[in-house]
Amino acid sequence: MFNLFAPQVPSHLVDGLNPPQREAVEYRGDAMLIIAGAGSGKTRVLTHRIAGLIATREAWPSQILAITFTNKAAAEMRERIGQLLGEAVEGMWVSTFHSACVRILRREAPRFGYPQGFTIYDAADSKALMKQIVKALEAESLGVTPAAALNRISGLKNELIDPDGFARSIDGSNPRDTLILEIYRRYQRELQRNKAFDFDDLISETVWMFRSFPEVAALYRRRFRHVLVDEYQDTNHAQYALIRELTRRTEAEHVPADTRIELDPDGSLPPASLTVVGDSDQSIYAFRGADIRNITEFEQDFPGARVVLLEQNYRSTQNILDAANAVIGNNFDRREKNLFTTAGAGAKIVGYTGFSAHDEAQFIADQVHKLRDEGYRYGDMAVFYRTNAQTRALEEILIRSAVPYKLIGGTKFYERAEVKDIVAYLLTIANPADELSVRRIINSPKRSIGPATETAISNFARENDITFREAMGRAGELGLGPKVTRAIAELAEILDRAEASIDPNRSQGPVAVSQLLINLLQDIGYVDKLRATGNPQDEARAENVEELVSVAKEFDKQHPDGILVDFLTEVALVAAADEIDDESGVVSLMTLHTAKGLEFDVVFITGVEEQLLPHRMSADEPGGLAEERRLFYVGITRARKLLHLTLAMQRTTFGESAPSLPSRFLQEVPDALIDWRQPPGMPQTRQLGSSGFGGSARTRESAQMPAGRGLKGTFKPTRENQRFTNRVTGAVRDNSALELATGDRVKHTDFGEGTVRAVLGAGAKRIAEIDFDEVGRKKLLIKIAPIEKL
DNA sequence: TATAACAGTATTTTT
DNA sequence: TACTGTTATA
Repeated sequence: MFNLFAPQVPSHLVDGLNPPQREAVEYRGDAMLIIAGAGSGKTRVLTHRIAGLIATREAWPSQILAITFTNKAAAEMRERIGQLLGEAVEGMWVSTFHSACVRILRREAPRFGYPQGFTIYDAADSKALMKQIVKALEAESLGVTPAAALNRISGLKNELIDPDGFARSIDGSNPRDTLILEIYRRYQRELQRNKAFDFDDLISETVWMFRSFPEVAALYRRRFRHVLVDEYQDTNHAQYALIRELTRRTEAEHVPADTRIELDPDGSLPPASLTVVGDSDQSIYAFRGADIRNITEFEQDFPGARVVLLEQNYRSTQNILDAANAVIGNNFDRREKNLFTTAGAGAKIVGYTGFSAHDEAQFIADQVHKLRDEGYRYGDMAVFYRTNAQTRALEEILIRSAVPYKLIGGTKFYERAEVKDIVAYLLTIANPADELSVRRIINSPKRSIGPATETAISNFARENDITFREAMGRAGELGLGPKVTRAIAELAEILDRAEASIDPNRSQGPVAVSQLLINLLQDIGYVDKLRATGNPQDEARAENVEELVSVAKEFDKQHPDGILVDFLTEVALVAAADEIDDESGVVSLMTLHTAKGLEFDVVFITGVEEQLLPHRMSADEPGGLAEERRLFYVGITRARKLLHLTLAMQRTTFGESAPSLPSRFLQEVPDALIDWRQPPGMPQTRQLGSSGFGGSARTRESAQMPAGRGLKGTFKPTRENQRFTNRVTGAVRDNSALELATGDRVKHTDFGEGTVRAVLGAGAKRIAEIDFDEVGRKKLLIKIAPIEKL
C-alpha cells in the first residue's frame, strides 16, 4: 500500500477539525468523494486541503484547479487559502466551470478558427437569435416556440449531443424532432457565423476541443495535477465529461516533450488527483441537466475512490436541523444521512399565514424590525422565494416599511435594455463578426436606420461575401439615401476609431476599458440623448449607463492589464450570488436557487404553498416533486438561528387573485417545531385536525391537496377572515409634504388609527414609528405611506 | 420610419 | 399585471 496520507500537513490546517474533516484534508489518492451535508464545513475542508497541498510542496499553486459554483465563492476561496498560507497565491485557478472554460477557449481560439474576442451570448441573446430562426422556419405553427427549442438544444448540449449526433438518435418519423434538428443546425451555424458561443457551448466546446486536439488536452492535464470540484451534485454530463478529460491518463505519444513531471514506466502521464464535494440532497438543478448520477456513481466511475461523509453541522440549531431532516426524509431513493449539531435546540421555527402576499410581506417587515431591535443586523437576514414574480409584493411592502433590502438576481443590471445596448457596442468592437450585436446598436440611439435599411446592408454583405459590419464601412456603395448613408458611415467610423484605440500595437498602447467606454459614449451621445428627453425613466437609464462606466473603472483598477474581452467575459458571467455584498447592512432577497451555498442568521422562506412550493410546473416532471423538496431543504438549511416559514391564503397571478393551500411540505415539518403566529386554515378546521390544516397527513404525489377538508372549499372572504388583522394592500400615496410629530394621531388605509411614537431620518427618507391601536407598532416610510393626519 | 394603441400571452428555477 | 408583437397612422 502506498502512503495515502500527506507528508505532515501543517497542524494549523488540521487542528480543530473533526475526524472525517481531517481525513478529507489529509487523504492522498487519485479520487475522493466528500459527501458534505449542509453546513458541515465543506468550504473549510476544501480550502484547508488546497492549502495543505501547497504548504507541503506537493503541488505548486499553478497545478491546482478548483471549480466553484459562483465567481464570488471562487474569490472567497482564493482569499481564504491565501490567509491560511500567509501569502497571496499566484497562478492557481479557482473559478466556475464557465469562467475556466472561457479562459481555455480564448487561449486556444485560433486553433479552431475563432477570434480570441469571440462573443458569449447570454440567455437573451440566444433567445433573440432563436426567435429569428423559429420565425424563418415557421416553427411556431408546429408548436415549437423559441423557448422550447432553446430548452431542447440546451439539454442536448449538456449531454454533448451535437446536431449530427441528434440526427442519428431520431428516426425521422417524428416531424417535431426533424424540425428541432433543423433549428439546432441553423442555430449552431448562426453562432459560428457570429463567432459566438452560448452558455452551454462554453462547456461542451471545451470538451470537443480537448477531444479533437489531444495534444492541447495534454497541456492542461500536465498543468492541473489537482482538480477539485465543489457542488458536484449539480454538474451535468458535459461538465462531468470535462472533468474526465482533465483527469484522464495521458498516453505517452501525447505527453509534451518538455514535461518535467515524473512519468509512469510506459511513458504516460498519470491522471491528476480529483476531489469532488457534494450532497445529493442539495441537487436542485436537474432542470438544467444536472445529473445526480455523477455523484451517486462516483465510486464506480473512479474505482478505489475514497468516500468521506461529513454529517456534523456547524451552522444551524437542532430545531432547524430536525425540520430539515424530517423534510428530506420524505425523499426515498437517497443515501441515508442525518445532520446533527451540538449547538442545542435553539428557537422554534416561526410560522405565519398571511391573508395575502402583501400581508405575508408585512409580517416579514415587522419581524425584520423587531429582530433588528433585538440585535440582529439587516445583513444577517434573508428572504427566499420560489419564483421571481413573488418579489413585487415583498418589495412594495419592504419599501413602505423602510426595510433596507437588496434584490439578488432577478431583473439584473446587465439585462436592462440600455446597459445591453452599451455592452453590445463593446461586443461589436471586440468581435465585429457578431452581427447580432451590430444589429442591436445600429439604430440605438435612433439614427433613422430601420428594418429596410438593415436588409439592404445585409444583402450587400451577402452579395460581396463580407460581414455585415464590413458592409457598413462601405455605406456609399449601398445606394441608399444621403441621410441614411451618412448615419451608417458615421457609426462605422465611430466603431473603427474605437477598434483602433484598443489595438495592442498602437503606439501609445491600448486605451483602458473605461476610457474606451467614455470616448464611445461621447461619440454616440447616448447619455445626452437620454437626458434630453426629461423623462424620469430615461434619467434612471442614464444613471445605469453611468453605473456601467463605474463598473469599467473598477475593472481597470482591479485588472491593470485587463483588456476589453476580459471585461466582457466578466460581464457575461456574473452570477446572481456574485452580487451579494457582505458588508452592506441590508436584507437580501433571492430565489431559493440563488440561496444555495449561502447562510444567514435569520431566514424567511415565503410562499410555502401548493402550486408554488412545490411549484405547479414540477408536477408533471419526473422527479420534480423530489427536487422541489430538496429546494425547500436547501432553504431550511441556510438558517443559522431563526427560521420563518410563511404563506398567504390567496395569491395574485396574472392580476387574478386565487385562493392558495398550504404546502404539503409544511406537514412534513413536525408540529412541535413550529410556533405558529398565525396558523393556516380556518379556526374550525384547526380544531379538527392536529396539524392545523385540512386533510390527513397523507401526502399524495399529485399537485392537488386532498380536496375534502382543504381550505379551498371553506375559504370565503367574509367574516371568518376578520381574524387576519393585517389585511395589507400594496397601497401607496405621495405624502412627501406630510409633517408628522410625536404624539400625532394618524389614520392608515390598512392599519387603521394610531399614534406617532417617533419620527426618524430626514427628507425623502423620513420614517415614522407608529403604534397602531389594532395592529401594534409599525415603521413606515412617510413619503409613500397611505396615511393622513387626524 | 417612428410612434401610439391594441391585443394576446405568459411566470419556475439559471450558469 | 406587464411585456411583446402587430397594426394603423402621422
